[in-house]
Formats: sequence, structure tokens, C-alpha cells
Amino acid sequence: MPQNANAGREANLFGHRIAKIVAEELHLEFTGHSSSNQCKGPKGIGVIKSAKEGNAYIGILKTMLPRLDIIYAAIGCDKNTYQVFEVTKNKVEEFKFEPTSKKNKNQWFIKVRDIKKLRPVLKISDTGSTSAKKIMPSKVVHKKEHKQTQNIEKRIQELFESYNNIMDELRDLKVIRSTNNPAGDYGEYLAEHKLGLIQAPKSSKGYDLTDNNGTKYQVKTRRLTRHNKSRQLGGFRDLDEKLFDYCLAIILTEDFILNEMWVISHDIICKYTRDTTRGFQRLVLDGKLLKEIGVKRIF
DNA sequence: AATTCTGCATGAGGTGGGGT
DNA sequence: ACCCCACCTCATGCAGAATT
Repeated sequence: MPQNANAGREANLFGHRIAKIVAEELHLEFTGHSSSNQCKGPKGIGVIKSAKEGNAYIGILKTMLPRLDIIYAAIGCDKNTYQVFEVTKNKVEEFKFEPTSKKNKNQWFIKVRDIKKLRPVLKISDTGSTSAKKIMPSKVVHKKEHKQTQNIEKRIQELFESYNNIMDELRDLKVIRSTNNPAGDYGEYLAEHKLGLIQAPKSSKGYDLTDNNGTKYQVKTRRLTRHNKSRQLGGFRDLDEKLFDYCLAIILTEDFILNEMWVISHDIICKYTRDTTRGFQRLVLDGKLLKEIGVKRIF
């Protein structure tokens, strides 16, 4: 939808509509001025913020934050359903960040991703009217389906739940940083710990780790499986800018066991990468490359 | 079998807008 | 002052399909 009067109107109505539902369910009382979602409840002064599914941030006015004890964040989990999280003052301080856009300098921003790390306290549905209801899981009507299909779906849910738990625990252990395929993050983790390197900030372009002398390392990881034994490493970009000094090329087994780790100097990478049609260059970790003088296997 | 290309998901940062 | 959303670009990176 283009940004226009209609979108603005809908955004405003949306925020207030969701706030009304949340306030009703959590027995909160609106206390701010007529257009504010500020409210009061057992946990003190709060404000109700909403974000539709897919939106990455919520903003809180800097002027409002000092008088708040809590933020109620309604985060869309599908088209009509929202999970409500209670973000305490401490958590807000932990999560908040300054926007880069000058236009939004009057607000703090919090990532939806961070909010979702918390435990939701409520689930609501929004029907687009003011009469939305709280979802009661016990009242969900199950369609009659073949037992087999139900079993498969149940099993799929169980597996994804396990996957979630695994990813959460890996994140807690600082093994992974993103929600991508964990192989890439794990490769970085291995390089960091096996070689005593220092993690670069997440947004660092072109390198992942540094050593005490400031030497920059780019980590490329490939996991070989019985279904795909390709040793092609992910794309290299902007090689002419020399954004790293060495590439650490890591091969994992199907079971995520470190099988190979190679140190390859930047000039050798440049020599062996090949162009693609997608704006980056690729490298296959095999053949003559591995016999070059600037290439050393360390694991 | 090896090589090449595409798919898909994600992260980060930025611009713009309108309603009450 | 306060409430929000829509849409954009650029970068990253593994998986796996398609081609040679």
C-alpha cells in the first residue's frame, strides 16, 4: 500500500484499536490525553504499542519513556493474531536504540526481534472491528481430518518446536548470532574460539573477526551433507576493496563437526574466485588452490 | 561428478507519509 | 506532541536445482 492519507489513517486507527483490546484484556485504564495509548495498571504506568506482522521495530517517544514503568507490545504473529509482551523498564533500557533517521530523532526504537525473546502474556485476535476476542485455545474448533494428516502435522510441530529450542539454546550459548542456517554462525564461533580471535561488530562489512594486531578475518563455512557435497563457499563481495586480510575457510561434516579449517590470504582468494551473474564472486575450496603457498590448513 | 546459477530467508539502515 | 505504517536499498549466506 502506498504511503498516503489512507495508510496514515489506518495506521492510527490500528494502533488505537489494538490498544483498546489489550487494555480490556489486561484491565488497564487509559490515563493519557485522548489520542494517547498511555495507560495505568497493576504494574504502573504503561503504553500500549502495536506492530503488524512483518514490521521490525516499534518506536517510543523519548519524552514519554521517563514516566513509563512498562510497555505493552502487541506483536502480530499472523494476519489477525497478536501476542502481547510486557517489556519492563529494565528491558526497555537494554533493548532501546537510537534511530538513524533524523526524522525519528524524537523516538527510541526497539526491535520486534528483541521483544519476541520475552514470554508473551496474552494472545489476542483482531477482527478489524472493536469487538475482537481473546483467543481461548480450549475453544479452538478442530476440523475433522484424516488421522494420518493430523499425526504428520503434529509431528511437524514437534520437530519445529525442537528446532526452536535448539536455536534458542545455541543463541544463549553465544554459538549463533543470527537466525540463519546455524552453520555460518557456528563457523565463526569455531574460528573465534579455536584461534582466540575477536568478534567484529555485527554490521561490519566484509570481515567477521580480528586478532589483537587488527588483522581482519572473513569466515566462510560450508557443511557437507550426503545430499550435497559441494565445497563452494558463499559469495565474496567487493574483493577489490580488500575488506579482510585472510579468509578462514571451514568445512563441517553433516554432524557439524569441524573437519577442515584453512587460512587463505586475500590475494589468493582474488586469484581463485570466479565471477557470477549475481554481483558477487564465488570460490570452490579444492584443487590447486589448496596447494598454494598462501594457503595453510590449520585443522 | 563438477560446475554454475538461482532460491529463499534474514539483517540493517533509510525514506516517506497521514491522522488525532 | 503524539499515534503509527509502507516501502525501499543494500548486504549476507547456505541450500539445492540446473547445466555442463
